[in-house]
Amino acid sequence: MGAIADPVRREILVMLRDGRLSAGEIAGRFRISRPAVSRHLRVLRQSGLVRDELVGRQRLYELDARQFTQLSAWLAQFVQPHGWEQRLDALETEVYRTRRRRRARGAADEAKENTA
Amino acid sequence: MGAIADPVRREILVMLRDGRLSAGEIAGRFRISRPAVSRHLRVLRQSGLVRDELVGRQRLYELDARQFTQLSAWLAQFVQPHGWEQRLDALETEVYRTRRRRRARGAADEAKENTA
DNA sequence: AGAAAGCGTAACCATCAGGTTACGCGTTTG
DNA sequence: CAAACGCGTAACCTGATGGTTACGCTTTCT
Repeated sequence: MGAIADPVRREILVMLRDGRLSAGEIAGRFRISRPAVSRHLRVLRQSGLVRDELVGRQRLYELDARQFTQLSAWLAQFVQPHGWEQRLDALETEVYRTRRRRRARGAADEAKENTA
Repeated sequence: MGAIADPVRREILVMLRDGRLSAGEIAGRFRISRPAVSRHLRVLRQSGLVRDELVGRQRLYELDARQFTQLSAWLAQFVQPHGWEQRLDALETEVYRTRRRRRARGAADEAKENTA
């Protein structure tokens, strides 16, 4: 879980949010050496936050949402004790709005996941 | 943000989930020395995850939900890209269930907070 | 096949973070 | 007022971690 503790790693995650990137592409956006980034990538890989795939001579990285979901779930137990109800109301509103937006266009997704 | 990276710190947070505790009480539940715990507490304090108050000769600690909410918000941006809709549905169910439960008894809370 | 690109790993350093013991300060208690 | 309790901080040691350069492997390009 300490994977998200490092600022470089967090930035990598943010980059990956917009889509998959090759190791070189990622490394190129930092001032630190490529091997350094490579190791950060390994940490992210081992922590399960990121998934990698070899394509030709380059390795592409992408986020693996499952781990994030789990983290969210863990954090949730601490958000409850306080203004729980307020937040639920806000969430309800958001859910409603998004569902409307979804119906407006057409939806096609893949399934399976937990509550959080 | 690296505050939640350490297992001892995480455990402290879990303890505090059930209510405020004194430094000694917390330290007593670990095998590591009291000063060590004391420093973990300082890290939690500085990261804003925990709030402390002096009562007599002992210092009581309690969770500060605000920071958790913020963390949740940060994590949320990574949970979306994937099975967004599924999760919303699950959330909607949870919201509904909890609101019912709330109505069943009576609710009294304090206000203000964001979406998370 | 040979050169170059794209990555990861190994070896090595410097820095940091966690743990321990020693110590000091404020608050109860007798 | 003195003794004891409850905590935090300082000083010190040690293991973990991030960064760098050197090197090796696999895939593409000519």
